Amino acid sequence: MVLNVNIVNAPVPLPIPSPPATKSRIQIDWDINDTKMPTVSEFDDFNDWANGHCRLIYTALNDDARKHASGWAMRNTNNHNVNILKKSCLGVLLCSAKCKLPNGASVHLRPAICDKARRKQQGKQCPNRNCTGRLEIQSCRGHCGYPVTHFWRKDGNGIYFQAKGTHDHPKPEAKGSTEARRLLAGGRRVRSLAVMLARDAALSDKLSSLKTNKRQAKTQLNQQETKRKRTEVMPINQQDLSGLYQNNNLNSQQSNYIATPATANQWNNNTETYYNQDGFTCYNSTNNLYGYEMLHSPLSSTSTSSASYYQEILPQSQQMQPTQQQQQQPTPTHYEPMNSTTNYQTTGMTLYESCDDTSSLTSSSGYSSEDYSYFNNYVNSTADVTAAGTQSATQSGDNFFTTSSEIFSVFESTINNSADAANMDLLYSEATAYQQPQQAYISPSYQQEHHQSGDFYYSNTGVDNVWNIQMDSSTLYHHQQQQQQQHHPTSTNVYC
DNA sequence: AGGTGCGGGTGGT
DNA sequence: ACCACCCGCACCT
Repeated sequence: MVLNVNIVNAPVPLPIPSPPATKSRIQIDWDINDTKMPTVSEFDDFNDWANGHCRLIYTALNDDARKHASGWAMRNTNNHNVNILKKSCLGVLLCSAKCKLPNGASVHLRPAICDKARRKQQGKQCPNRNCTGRLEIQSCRGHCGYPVTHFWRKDGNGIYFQAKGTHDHPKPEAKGSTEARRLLAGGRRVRSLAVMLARDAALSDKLSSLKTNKRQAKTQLNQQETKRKRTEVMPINQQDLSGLYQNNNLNSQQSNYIATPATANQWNNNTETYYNQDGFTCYNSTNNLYGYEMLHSPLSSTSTSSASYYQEILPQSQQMQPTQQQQQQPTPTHYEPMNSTTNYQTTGMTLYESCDDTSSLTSSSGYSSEDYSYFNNYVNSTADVTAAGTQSATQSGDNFFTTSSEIFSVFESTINNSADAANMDLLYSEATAYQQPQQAYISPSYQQEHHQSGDFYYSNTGVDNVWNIQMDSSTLYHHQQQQQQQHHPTSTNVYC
């Protein structure tokens, strides 16, 4: 499918950001490497699926934050800095045959963090019983060709989280799912992957839900406590609550800072910052517009935070397209290491990624061998930078867009009861959530319009900000282009 | 068995 | 100097 939509005069309403899952986080200009970390009076809710350049500040009482948890498969990376824990993304395990279910859903397993275990994963037969493919890793190259990195830093009562890069691959399955399957099935190829994964996903979802409820309760308590103590918050108590970090003296003097829209800044001083009605700050600039918008996974019960994400908009020429990649993409036999200058041209990297810290991107030292060897289906050294070439190499379209409306039909042959069917929904709606990055910015009128046309369903239950979405992927693309073009019809810059 | 964090080390820029 | 990455180790679940 080639998109060639005339969007100049398209009567598309201005995208209106959907309300954040929680009330807007304060926007503070800080960096993980700052000498002084800002002191805040409120903390972010934990976000398992932080994506895009973002910074979050968690309370040191948050267990997930203390564990440096993430939905993404993040491995520890030695940055020789005992104060800052750095992790890099391992990507996702996909089927080499790209076995697709009728609804377009794909296998998206979680890479093992342990190198040895990950090597064992690769090359294994696809767990889909009807598929002869092999599992292979799609490396994360969401940070200008390098894996997305997460940084964690404990300071005072806060745990500071900063992410760099936007994942260019589907979400792996939830961590709990992998663990549950390992325990239940011993990693063997189960007779019914569908039911197995679904049950795991259901278990994970249940755990996640419970965890979320616990978090919410904690958050409410914390917020109540915060409100009560608001006048006495600064300076914060600097006792080390967790002892996670060996050295807390680096920032022995924290800056007292309560951010308000009047005082908040974005990282890039050359950009414009706007606040919507909810105080949700989005990155928006007339000069730096590349990237897709940060996704709040509407169907993920754990994606509730809404802090300081950039809103980065794809120009028309860099739209991803949903269907043609698999059919057209050759299978290169090698992977060519790239540098920061040529990477997006030669490999179709995430063109729209904002790499503000280019100094971190200069390394050309090798990936692990497995990363190379299992990346070949997604790298084409001759890929052009046309819309088709871009999407094919960067977003692996079929992995990014599935049609959730067909979820129940996917495993009909293996679904024996309604509970399994519901579990299917849990599993694949999770993947679909990531794969539809624009949905949070579809205006109400737009929703209504396409609801009537029968190809788009979008609703918010109003309870815990749970979004229910079903849509036709072609429609999604069409409107992504319209919206983005309306926002920035002449944008051509790439900063990476 | 695998996840996690630490830290020495290597090679590239 | 900084970065990405490899590897081994210890500890934990």
